[in-house]
Amino acid sequence: MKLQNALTAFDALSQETRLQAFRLLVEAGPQGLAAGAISDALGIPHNTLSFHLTHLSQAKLVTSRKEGRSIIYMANFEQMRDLIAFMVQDCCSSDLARLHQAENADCAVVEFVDCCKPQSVNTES
Amino acid sequence: MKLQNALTAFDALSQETRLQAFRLLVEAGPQGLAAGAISDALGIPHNTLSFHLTHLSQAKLVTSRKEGRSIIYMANFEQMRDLIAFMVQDCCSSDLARLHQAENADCAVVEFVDCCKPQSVNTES
DNA sequence: CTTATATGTCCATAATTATTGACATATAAA
DNA sequence: TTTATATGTCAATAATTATGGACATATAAG
Repeated sequence: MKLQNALTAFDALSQETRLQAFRLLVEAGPQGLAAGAISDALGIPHNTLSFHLTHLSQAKLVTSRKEGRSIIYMANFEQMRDLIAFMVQDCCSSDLARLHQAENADCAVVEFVDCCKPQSVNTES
Repeated sequence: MKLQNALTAFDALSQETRLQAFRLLVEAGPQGLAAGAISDALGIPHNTLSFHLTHLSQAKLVTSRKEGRSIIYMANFEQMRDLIAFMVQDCCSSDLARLHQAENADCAVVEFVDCCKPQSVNTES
């Protein structure tokens, strides 16, 4: 993930309505939630929410599909995973966090090592 | 990490100057960087940068110490770790990502279980 | 003691982002 | 085909955030 994409993603997640909407979609899973269900749940007018969903969508954190008169939004877990990977690779010390592929190629693993000692200059092992 | 703290952290990281400053501090490690060194590196006026460093500081993503006439800023890896943990626990499907403590208590581990598409763990800047 | 350096604070302004009423479109139901 | 429902778009305004000049403070150097 490039810096600009990460900025866009952080921006999308930095607004309360958007973060709450995203969390609802995470909870809902691949099945997703209709725009109206989200605005009902959050008590946000449909047009305000539409603005925020567009924002999340442009950040590629959600996708959508049409179903009858509804538009169903779904969390995009792949983008979230890429954002986490960006944070580990570009925003963490390699002494303190590492991202690697597990032996099993279907599993990427982040390890945080000694992360609760930010002041110690030497990582003794 | 509570939702409000996560919002504050995402907000802090959603601005280009701040994200770049934070990445410089990550690179610098526990030794940190003086405010002036950061504003030189980024070509940002000292007062503008001061505003952004205060922002990062309020989000607890950086700490600072005084050294002579300089103020040295350091990345707070613990907060970054907590933010990543929040993203995994509250913004990811448990099918796709899990956070757990390793046997060694100094090591927290995130596993991304990638059922569909294996992720490439390359470093693209 | 005086001057230069490093950095922060204040404030006005610029820039960006969020909100919502009014209207548009598309689909389903009556 | 008429009406209700779900959702999006537009535009004006409100709210928030970023910028940088002017000034303040604190430390070091001469």
